[in-house]
Amino acid sequence: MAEAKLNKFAAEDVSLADVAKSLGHPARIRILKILTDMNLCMCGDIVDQLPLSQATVSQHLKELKRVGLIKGNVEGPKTCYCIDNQRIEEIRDKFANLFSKVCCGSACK
Amino acid sequence: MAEAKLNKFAAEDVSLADVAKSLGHPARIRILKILTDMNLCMCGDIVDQLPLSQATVSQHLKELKRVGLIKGNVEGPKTCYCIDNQRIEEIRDKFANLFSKVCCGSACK
DNA sequence: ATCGTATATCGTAAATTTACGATTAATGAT
DNA sequence: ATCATTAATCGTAAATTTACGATATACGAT
Repeated sequence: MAEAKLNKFAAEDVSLADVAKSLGHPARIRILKILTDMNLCMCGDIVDQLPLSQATVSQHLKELKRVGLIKGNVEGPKTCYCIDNQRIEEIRDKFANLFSKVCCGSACK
Repeated sequence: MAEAKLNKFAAEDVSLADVAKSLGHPARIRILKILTDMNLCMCGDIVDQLPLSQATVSQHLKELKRVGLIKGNVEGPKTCYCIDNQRIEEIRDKFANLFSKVCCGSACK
């Protein structure tokens, strides 16, 4: 952004927006789905399933790791990635809560 | 992005990512919360509650409207905004579904 | 008809994101 | 020790996002 005004927002809103932003790319949605289905897998397997270069996928993985949605641990020359279930549940609840108050038909016609 | 490779991803992933991205700014999270609490309110009321210029807030409102999270209808010189409940429920379900398969403790140690 | 208010849009600058080739680092195999 | 493989990081270009002042638009009031 032109100027960082994030300090003028509630920390809660900043952190939820941060997670939402990290979900804001189809490659990262796809990675989450792959990891959910496979339970855990090598970086290379993920690269194979995406229409992006290894460098770009690595960048997306880094972003998902940054917000804590996934974990990765190095196993020799390979890296094994998986969903961080505890964190995902936390985030699931935050989104559910954001949407929860909505219920009874919209106010606008 | 440098090149638009979005066509190489599933439409479903692209559209969920699109919504996530629209939630990826604290001002827009805040706007949703304000509209949820107030049920419906004038554009000006929202501007007053955000540390951003009128032009910038208008831009954020436009983005939320684009993905369908909110509706706005013009009433004379004013515009009245509100949550689009039906759409929000739809989106709530999509996120819930994305996170739902996750449940039983992460695979990585 | 003119004026004031409310909001959208335009133009634009700065920051950030996305993508990729090239390089580096780290390990296992020979 | 050398080589092949895997993945992270660097450097960088292009696209997008964010922000705001200025302007345009649309309406109600006078």
